[in-house]
Amino acid sequence: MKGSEIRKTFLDYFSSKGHTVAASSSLIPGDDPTLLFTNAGMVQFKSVFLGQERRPYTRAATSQKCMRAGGKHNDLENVGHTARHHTFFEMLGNFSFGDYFKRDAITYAWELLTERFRLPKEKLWATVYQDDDEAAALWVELTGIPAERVVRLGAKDNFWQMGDTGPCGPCSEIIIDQGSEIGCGKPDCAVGCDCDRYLEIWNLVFMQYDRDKSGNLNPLPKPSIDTGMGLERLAAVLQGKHNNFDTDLFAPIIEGICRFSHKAYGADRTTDTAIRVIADHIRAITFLLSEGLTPSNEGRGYVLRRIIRRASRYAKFLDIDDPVLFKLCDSVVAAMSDAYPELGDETPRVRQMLRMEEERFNRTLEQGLSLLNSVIRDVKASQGKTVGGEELFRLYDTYGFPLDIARDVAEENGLGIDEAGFHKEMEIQKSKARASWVGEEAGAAPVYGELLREHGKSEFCGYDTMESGSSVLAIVVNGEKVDELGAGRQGEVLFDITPFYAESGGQVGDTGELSSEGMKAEVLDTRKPLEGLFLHKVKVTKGTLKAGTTVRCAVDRERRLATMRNHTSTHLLHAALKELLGGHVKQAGSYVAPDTLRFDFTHFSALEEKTKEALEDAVNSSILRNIRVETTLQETKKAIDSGVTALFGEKYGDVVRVVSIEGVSAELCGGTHVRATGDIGLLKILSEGSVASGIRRLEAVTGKEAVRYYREREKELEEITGVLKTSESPAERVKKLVAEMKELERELEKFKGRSAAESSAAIVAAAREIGGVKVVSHRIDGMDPKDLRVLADNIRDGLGSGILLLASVKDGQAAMVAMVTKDLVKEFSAGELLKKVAAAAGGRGGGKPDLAQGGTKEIEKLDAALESLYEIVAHMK
RNA sequence: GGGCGGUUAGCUCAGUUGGGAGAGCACCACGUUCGCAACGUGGGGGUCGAGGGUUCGAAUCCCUUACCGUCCA
Repeated sequence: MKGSEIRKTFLDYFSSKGHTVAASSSLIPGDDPTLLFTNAGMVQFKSVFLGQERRPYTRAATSQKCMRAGGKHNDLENVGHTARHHTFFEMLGNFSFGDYFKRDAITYAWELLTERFRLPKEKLWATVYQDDDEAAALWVELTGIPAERVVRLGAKDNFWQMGDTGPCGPCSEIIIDQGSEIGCGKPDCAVGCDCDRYLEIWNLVFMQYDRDKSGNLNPLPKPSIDTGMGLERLAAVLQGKHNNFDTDLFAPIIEGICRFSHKAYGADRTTDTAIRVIADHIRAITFLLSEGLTPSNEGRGYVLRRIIRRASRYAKFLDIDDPVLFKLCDSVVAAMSDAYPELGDETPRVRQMLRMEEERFNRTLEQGLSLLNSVIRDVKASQGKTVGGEELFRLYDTYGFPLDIARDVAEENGLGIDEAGFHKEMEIQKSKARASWVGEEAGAAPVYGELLREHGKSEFCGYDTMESGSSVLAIVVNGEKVDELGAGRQGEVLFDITPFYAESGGQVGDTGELSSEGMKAEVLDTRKPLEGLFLHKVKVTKGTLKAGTTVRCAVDRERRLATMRNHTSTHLLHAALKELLGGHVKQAGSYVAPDTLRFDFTHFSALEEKTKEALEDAVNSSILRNIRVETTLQETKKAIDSGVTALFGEKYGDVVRVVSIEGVSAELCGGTHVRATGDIGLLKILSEGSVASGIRRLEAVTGKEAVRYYREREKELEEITGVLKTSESPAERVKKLVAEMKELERELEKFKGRSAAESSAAIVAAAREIGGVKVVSHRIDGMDPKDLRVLADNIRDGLGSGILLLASVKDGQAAMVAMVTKDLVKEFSAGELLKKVAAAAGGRGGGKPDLAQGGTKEIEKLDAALESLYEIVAHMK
């Protein structure tokens, strides 16, 4: 059975059992910063299990894209070397949200495996949690499986939990015995052994408890089911393969790799490993890039970068030195775009980004290679036999040069490497990073959860009004609830209803004022530490703010209106960018404040000047048309199906707010907007630049800020015109002035040279002869150090052979230059002479034997110091 | 979040106890040539990432900061 048929059979089966087939969610869980990537089918249902979110169905089935690389489940290093590990894989799962439980879960799983997939019953085993008598009995009762093939295992294998607290429960795995010829062959090999003989194919989680802070297990009112079965693994079993990479899911990809590398799969163990690594990684890379992730040096982007570099490294092992991965991603798209149509749309961008990253890596390698070669030269020069661990680690740490390549290069030069030393350095670095991480989680977070449970979500009335009368539900200071807040003090305030917009979607939080009889307070910022929990950072200026009282809330109107102009403008910009640059443009972040707006988007290259102008024109023409901005509430699925712009990785509830500008833009957005585009007035783009590779940032101003910007520029121009006293264009005038200045500078240099030559003659003539050496010490004021040097050059040439010292007072400070002609540098050092003279003048100086510079601030001592040179030279003679 | 490395001419980079801002390529002019390449001579081009400090003097040392690279989390 082909992989695509397995996927379809699974989903069709559960659909026939009343399950809603949900689409795979993004690999990038946008709302969960604790999770690097979606690593299981239940991730998109997490908040449903926790009871925070409702869905219109109680049973669901998915084929979910998953990543396991980085974070807790890090299989990266194993991939390619084993038959089962993947970075990217697909997880088939069925879910019950308080609907059916153990009985149906077991029945479905058994029926699907044995009747649809026709796995031999006699080879199937089941494991249950050691205390789960219920499940053990159900297996025997429902499937007829002999009791001795139901194995009880401990918490490590068969008890599942999401975190230290929260929903959890026992789980049960279905295992297939692949026969004694597969696996470790040890006499004690049994279910639970790590080898491949007893292969786990499906894990059923029975979510039935809620673990509280003290570790007690409290029964959930509505127990749920969460199951997961790896598609690649099941395909291997059903296709009679003992390695996931030998299934039809990977065949076209491996074929592509063989074509580019001119290597045959199955011919050699080491090249096979390389081929599998690339096959696995290119799937992960293609999916991650297509979801809008860009390689970077931290977080998720860093994991992506490492996967790309690892794949690139293995491609080089197959003797492919030029970028090749970007070509291979086509085979992934061809193999997978039926199940994941979004892949096809993104192909051009994916190819381009991947190619850029491969080229970047090649540059890194070149740089590292030249450094390594110089290290190897040193080692050889000192008769060493190995490249030191510290050096290797520096190469790896600072320049990203992989250890295995360093090893190869060292071996080519007949040297070994100190791998233990390398790992020791690595451990030092790791413990340092961990040490600095401690103390991060010590926030005041618990109180927020408590407030939300106690008071529920705040009502936001700020879409329609900027004022309200609200009850003060709670006041928090430093993570503790307090009853009141006196004048001069700051705290966070929770209301039942609020007109203040809390920072979200890039739009900054509102500020404003609170007032009641005898009390006034400033609202400094508004934020939402948890969804629905609006907290107002306030400073009481008069009287006392008390919990339980009613206050009048007033948003700073001007500030909010300016923010609204900017927010609506980002939508116009987004739409115009898509129109002008193409569909690959995706929002990658935004910042909407009253005075400015920033909009980040995915694009490969800088915008041309004329593109920026076209962009401004497009937005401003939408503004001139004064189109109504309408907000409606729609069902999420309907809205997205109708083509409304949604952001990658964002998770939306069932009902979403759609902000539409007729004929221009429609976006999911929770922000506040102007009533019609004409309210914006004017938009001016201030700058465009790069934020990260593949991401560009636009900064712009609107409304009054835009007017202010133009006015300032105008004033500046007027000022320039005034200073230039010209009626012609200031730019032309300035060009002329600059040209004239250059000419004058040139003439001045010439003149200085000539006058230096003239005055040098007089100074040369004043040279005294001391012991057969011509010595000159002279003061000539008003020259800067550079001119002094030119003069000294002249005098030196005039002397032919001798010692000279010049000093010049300018701006209350004396500069000195000493020179000794080449024929005398063995006897006299300009540096030494100048040090003595400068010291005599209360200053300092130094330099080379033939040239030295110095100075002093004590001008009154200068003449005597200059005179002392003759004595110093006489003394040395 | 924590390290380490980098930022100097349009490009690639050198710059050694702090003491003349440089090379190669590219560009312009002239020469050589039937012409081109090559070559020769001359020339233009620099806020040494930014800000502060130390110093008679900072590309160079110290602090802050921005950006790029890289590793760890």
